[in-house]
Amino acid sequence: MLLKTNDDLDLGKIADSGQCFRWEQMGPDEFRIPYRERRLYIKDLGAGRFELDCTVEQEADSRRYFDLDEDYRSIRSIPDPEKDPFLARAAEAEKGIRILRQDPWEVTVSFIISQNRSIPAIRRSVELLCSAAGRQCLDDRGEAFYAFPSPREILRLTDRELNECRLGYRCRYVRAAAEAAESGALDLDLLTRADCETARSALTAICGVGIKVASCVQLFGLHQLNSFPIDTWMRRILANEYPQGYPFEEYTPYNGVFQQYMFAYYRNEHIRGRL
DNA sequence: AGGCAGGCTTTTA
DNA sequence: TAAAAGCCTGCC
Repeated sequence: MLLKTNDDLDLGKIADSGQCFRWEQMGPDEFRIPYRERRLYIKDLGAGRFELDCTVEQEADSRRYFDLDEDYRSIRSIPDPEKDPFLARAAEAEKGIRILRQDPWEVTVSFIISQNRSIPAIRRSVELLCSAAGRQCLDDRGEAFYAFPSPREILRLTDRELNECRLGYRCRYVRAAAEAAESGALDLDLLTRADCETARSALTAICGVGIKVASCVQLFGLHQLNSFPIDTWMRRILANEYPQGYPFEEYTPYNGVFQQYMFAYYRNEHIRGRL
């Protein structure tokens, strides 16, 4: 099955963007991506053509997952290089990043786990959690993998088993989120249709979810493209590049997309600078 | 009320 | 030893 698009889509950049933690790189331009009970193999053939390992009905799901109905090329052309050279530069350098439409529950737990940790450590914990509690599935190539566990599946783990996922003090946060989701106190399906204040207050009501994690869940899990997570990196960026203040109003309703460009750009500059 | 210090698990550099 | 896509509690 061939997936075509004229819009920005760079698998490598998305894999490095820090919004997803279970993508695996299989080759120079090929990734495999677990999504609920399935696993997608996708290869960049160049010229906006991507080879997908899936059936016709799964293609529609894939287009949705990669958010192909949104025009990122238009979004990234919004910053004026004269008025906001830093953002224009970041958007140009990091074009190809998109905001995926991932499973909101997986995003919620993943970002609770992410606090105060490096990306490799996050990936490790998420994978341990999946293998401890998730259902074992077979992909279309007959290879086994673990689906991301449901709230109920996480609650079946003992404290000891959850601890073995290397979650540290976040263990009780993950359990609190699973309890909230299982009891109905946290209804992520409902939140996908909620406004940002409603979503924020529902998410931060969970023990272990502060403003930063809630913002990430809103952006990456609820697809609220205006959500703007501020972490230690973004704090530095805003202080260094926008000492007079950042013009959020200018970029509504796409502040989250630009946050991603800036975050990736700054982090890459930082990494390059240390080589 | 809202800001701040200190603690928290584990991994990585 | 410090920092890592932070958050909670307690104190003021």
